[in-house]
Amino acid sequence: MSLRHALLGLLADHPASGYDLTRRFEVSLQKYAWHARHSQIYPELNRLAAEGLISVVEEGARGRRTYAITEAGREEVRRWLLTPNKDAVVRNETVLRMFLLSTLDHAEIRKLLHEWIAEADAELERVCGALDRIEELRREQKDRWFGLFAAEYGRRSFQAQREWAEWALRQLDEAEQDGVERSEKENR
Amino acid sequence: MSLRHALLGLLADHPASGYDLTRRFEVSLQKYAWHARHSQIYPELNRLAAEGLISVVEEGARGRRTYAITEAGREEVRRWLLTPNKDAVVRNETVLRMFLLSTLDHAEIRKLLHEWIAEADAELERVCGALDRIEELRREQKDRWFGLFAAEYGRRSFQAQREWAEWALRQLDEAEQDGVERSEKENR
DNA sequence: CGTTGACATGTCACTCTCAACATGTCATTG
DNA sequence: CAATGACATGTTGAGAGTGACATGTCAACG
Repeated sequence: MSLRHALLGLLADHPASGYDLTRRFEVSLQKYAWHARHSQIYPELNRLAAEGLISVVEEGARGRRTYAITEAGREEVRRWLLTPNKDAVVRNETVLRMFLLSTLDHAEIRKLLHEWIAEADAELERVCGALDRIEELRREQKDRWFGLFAAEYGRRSFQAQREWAEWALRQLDEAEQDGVERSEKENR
Repeated sequence: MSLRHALLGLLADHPASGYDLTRRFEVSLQKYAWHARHSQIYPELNRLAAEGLISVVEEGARGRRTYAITEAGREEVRRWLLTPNKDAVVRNETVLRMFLLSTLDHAEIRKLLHEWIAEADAELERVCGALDRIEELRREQKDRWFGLFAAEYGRRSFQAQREWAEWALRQLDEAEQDGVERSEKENR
């Protein structure tokens, strides 16, 4: 049950509504940590509130409810973080595609690799923007690490993805160069 | 429904039984691409066989059934790979922990970072072993890419994870050094 | 020849997750 | 003042995924 810990963790940084949390999933967690939709988030918030791990601290317009983490909630996050899961769940559709890439032919592989490079570039831009904003915040508050670790991890991941795709393209180039040389030899 | 494509993809490399596939999930896909248990794999294989995407090519001892991918199955994998999913599912419990890391105190953060470095080292060793074995195979068969792309991706991911954790430790060092200097100034 | 452990497949009840449907509020703008 | 679109929360049926239980085979070893 990681969803509840993702929610508790976000609320540990600062209070937010279900709507805010859905946004934060979309812009930050979604792409490389944890994917969740509002239809899952709202019921889970209600459960967390019922269990006393979070509480409503403000009711605003349009039925908006702002939640804050409680002391019990903080303890739960702490407990979860300090209890490492030997076989943590990993599901990443993009990486799965990378895994199965070689079942395609060279032209198709190249096409996908170029798409991934473009995607990595787009994500890198996004993450670097986030890093700048976090850097800004940290001028005021030196010990505010929230977001920084995660964003830097994202940056390095997408950087690695990009470099991997470029490496794979070079591998294909070399293999094709090899092929050409061999057939030239045969034609002599 | 990525599980079926993971299975089809593995069978596209070479035929295997449910037991073999469970093993291959455990040793290769599990850690960075896709997580699945045998209780999910066996029923899915039966469904795939019923749909004609795979077929039993051998029945061995202990009820062992070896499956091979069919032409229809190959087409399905191809179709899936070439239809990129705009918002691909990503769930990674370890990365989620990294995201929420800053809710802990410095000593605890350091502890987790050291654990992740050790874990990354262990995975790196495993992946490098796999890469050596793949390299061996490729001496014979130059155009056999299966596994190579994936293993290299894994290697780069765990390398990035390790470097990130070291970076994070340095950040903490610097922050603490800063703190010490500031309190020394105050004491003058 | 009995025990152990890897090999091998399966089921089931339960929880998690998703896509689609549903409902309404408030601010802006033409 | 009507339309539009972002804000905001919810439900539900279906499918995905899990842990535990279940069952049996075969090879090796003492």
